[in-house]
Amino acid sequence: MKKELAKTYDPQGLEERLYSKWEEKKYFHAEVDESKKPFTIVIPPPNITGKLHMGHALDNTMQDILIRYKRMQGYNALWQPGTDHASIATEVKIIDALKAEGINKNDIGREKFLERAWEWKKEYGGTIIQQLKKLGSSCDWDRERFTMDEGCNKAVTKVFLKMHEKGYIYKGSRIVNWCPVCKTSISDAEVEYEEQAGHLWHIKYPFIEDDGSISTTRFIEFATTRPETMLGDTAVAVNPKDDRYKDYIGKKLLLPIVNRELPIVADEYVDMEFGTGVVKITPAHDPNDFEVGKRHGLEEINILNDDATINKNGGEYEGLDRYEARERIVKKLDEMGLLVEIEDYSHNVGTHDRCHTTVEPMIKKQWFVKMDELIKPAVKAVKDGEIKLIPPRMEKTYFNWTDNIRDWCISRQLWWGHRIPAYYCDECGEIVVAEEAPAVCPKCGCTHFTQDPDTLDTWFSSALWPFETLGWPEDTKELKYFFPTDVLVTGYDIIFFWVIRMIFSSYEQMGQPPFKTVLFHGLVRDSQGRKMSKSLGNGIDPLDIIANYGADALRLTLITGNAPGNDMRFYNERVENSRNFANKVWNASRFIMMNMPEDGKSAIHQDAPAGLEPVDKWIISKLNNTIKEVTDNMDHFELGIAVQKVYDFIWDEFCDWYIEMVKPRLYNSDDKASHEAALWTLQTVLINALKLLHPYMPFITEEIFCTMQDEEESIMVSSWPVYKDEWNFESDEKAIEMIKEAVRGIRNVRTQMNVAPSRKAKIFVVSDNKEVLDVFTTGKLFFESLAYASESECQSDKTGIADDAVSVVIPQATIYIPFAELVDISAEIERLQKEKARLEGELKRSKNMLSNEKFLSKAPQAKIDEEKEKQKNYEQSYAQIEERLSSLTK
RNA sequence: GGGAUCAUAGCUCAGCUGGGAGAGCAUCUGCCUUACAAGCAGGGGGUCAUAGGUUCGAGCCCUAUUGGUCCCACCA
Repeated sequence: MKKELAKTYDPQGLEERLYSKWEEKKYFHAEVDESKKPFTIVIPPPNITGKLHMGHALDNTMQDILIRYKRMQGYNALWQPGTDHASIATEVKIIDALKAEGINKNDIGREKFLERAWEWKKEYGGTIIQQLKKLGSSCDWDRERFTMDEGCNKAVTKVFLKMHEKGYIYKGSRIVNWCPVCKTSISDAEVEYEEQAGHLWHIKYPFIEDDGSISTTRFIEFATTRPETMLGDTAVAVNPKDDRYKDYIGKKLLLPIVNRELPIVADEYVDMEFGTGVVKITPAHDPNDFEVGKRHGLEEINILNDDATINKNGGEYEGLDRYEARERIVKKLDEMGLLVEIEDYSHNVGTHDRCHTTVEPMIKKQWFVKMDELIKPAVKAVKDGEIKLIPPRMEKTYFNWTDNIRDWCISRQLWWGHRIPAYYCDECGEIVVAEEAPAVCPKCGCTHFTQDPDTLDTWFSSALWPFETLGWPEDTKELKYFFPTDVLVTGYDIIFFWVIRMIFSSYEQMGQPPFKTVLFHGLVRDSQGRKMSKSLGNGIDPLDIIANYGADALRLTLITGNAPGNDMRFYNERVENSRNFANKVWNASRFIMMNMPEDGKSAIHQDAPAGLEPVDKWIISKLNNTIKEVTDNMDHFELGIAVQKVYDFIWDEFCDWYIEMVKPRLYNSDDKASHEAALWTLQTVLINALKLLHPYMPFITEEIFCTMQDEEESIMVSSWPVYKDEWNFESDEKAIEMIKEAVRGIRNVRTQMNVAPSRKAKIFVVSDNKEVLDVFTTGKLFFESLAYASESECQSDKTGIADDAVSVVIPQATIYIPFAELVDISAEIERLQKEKARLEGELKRSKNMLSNEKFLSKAPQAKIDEEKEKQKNYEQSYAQIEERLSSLTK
């Protein structure tokens, strides 16, 4: 019994069913197999807090395309999946959940908190994985990993210990970015600068005269955007080259309110041009001032608590919020006559990228990774091309970061994450970095230790992702076989957070790159080009799109017309077009299957029948070229271009021309050889086209592939089409293109003359070239039907053709359609004259080129020949038109 | 302040190493032709931001200018 496709294309009905089948059959699973070449992609692990958004959809579609493509090419393709614990994002979620119950995280303590977090992870952490499956992602789910699973924990500890031993990880007091809401330090990369309207407060501090008295007349003036930090001022700085202040260097000022004595120091850091050329120095709350303070041995006075309220060093302001303190201090200074001016001022303020709280630079004891040495191999790898970035311009962004690298603050004052493997002796404070708490203190011999309460930056573990997921630090066969991975697919927005850190970590731990190529994509924006965001409410849920149009349509939309690294806009009209294409593929397949013999089994698996006609060879040849080009584009990661070519081939060439051309042969089974040749070609081309399309639209291609062949065997494990020399039919291609041109010309004039399709006319093809006439004779059957002809006649001259026939000129022939009463001779003349003028223009251009000696001497021969060929065609057409005109105007 | 990137049809975007400008949507005309109206056939619409330059030849390479987007740094 012949299987049939459902009458209408319904993605919901088939996608889930097929995905289950793939999973059951273990098609996604890859085992080490030395007889095959590996191809590995490691997924950018989505956060366990995540919900699938368009960015994920794009990212994972691209990876799935590459993996499916390589799998079909015979590679042992592994797409290694997993999720990220997302320390701060998850911790915030848990805190919120607790808050709803009226619980503070400190109330329940670390242990209970972590229990809650693990429960949460168990319940929701897999959500995004289920969503990725809806998209069709062919990840090896048997190998799913988590950044806080046992193996990853081991990897993290090992790396920490190793790097600590080598001196790459150190603990130090540094200025860090402090988030007063999350109450943790954050890395530089997590700080987002926002332009904010603020003020510049111009303030003056009085001099302390040599006799120790406070001057009432001599002041030094400067400006600040954060007046409250004056509580922590320990100096005022000027530029040593600044003549205005030369004599003041070394003098003393009085810090009002606090009544602290401040030295005036000279430091190159001060810009003489800005403001008054004087800067107040607050070493504990400004990174630059911190450096100045170090150079001049200034005291560092921390004035803030962890929640950004003023601490005991702030005297009467203790306990006030930073902004409230600011107001009060300004007011007080004003009362004291020390406030000179308040200027409106717009400046960049650092905020936490998670909660958008204004970060406060603070001195904290934190763990850092020393970057200067580690970064070197990572720079070299990209410079030498060992790691390729696509598009190449991303290299500039990459080097911009590596050239200005700063030490990486890796400790976070959070509970959810990898706890830092450092232990402090309760007695003497000795720090021991080890896998476990030591039994005895190496310094004082006591036995009580407390582990560092901090956890590591989320990116510390994700930096190890490409090798820890393959089993490192164990020496697994997977690691040997699948590592280094081949391609990393990710957004350019994550290059600093993740890509660079994976690269230097891999060189440090593995001595190898983590991947050979990084394929970047851009952001998916809304129809107006805005970032999709929760607060704007303009996000489009990929799951809604899948529900309405199908995952295939979503995937196609995300890839079409998108170049690497470029942002794209997403809107429903584009998805509709993708869905329409899916429908087209569906119906064309249905049509082909309707015409298949009853016994179901098709001719697909047989060799080409002997009776292939020029049309068949034409489409086979077109397919062959498409295979070649698409493969080439995919090898160069030009996914958007590749899929466009498949789309055009299927819709424009195969559906709109070939299927129409073979219909007469299908409906007539008298000529068995011809009938079978047509069927064979239809099926062969369709199957191959489906294969080319499969990486992009896995579901629909699978459904058709299996139904048509009445087989369970999946298209995803079928072989990728290859270009074959014996499928190259150049002369047939030319012949059919000529017929197409004639058909287009005929349809065109018919439309212009408003001739109804039902009105058939006889057509004469006139040419003095026998081969040309043969082409039209051979293609008679479909030519007549496509050109709405009642019959056609091929002849070498105009014998028997009415003078008032409409004519269509193609380079090697003139086609006459005698419409008798329908033809308006004057309109026909006008039409021909227009065509003549166009040809004159072309001829002129062509002649200019070919008479240009420099062109002839410098251009490649192929180009010159091509141009000569064109000129010949123009000349022929021109002559034919002239002849037509002269006979009409006679 | 440094850097990147973009400017192509009414809209959104492709255009790979330079060799006569493309798609989708929108629009206009005609078609319910037995795979598909989620369709078919045909049409209109672009001095490829501006000004120079290199070249036989520039949307593509170089320089400058204008306008937009983004990244980095952060000057108090």
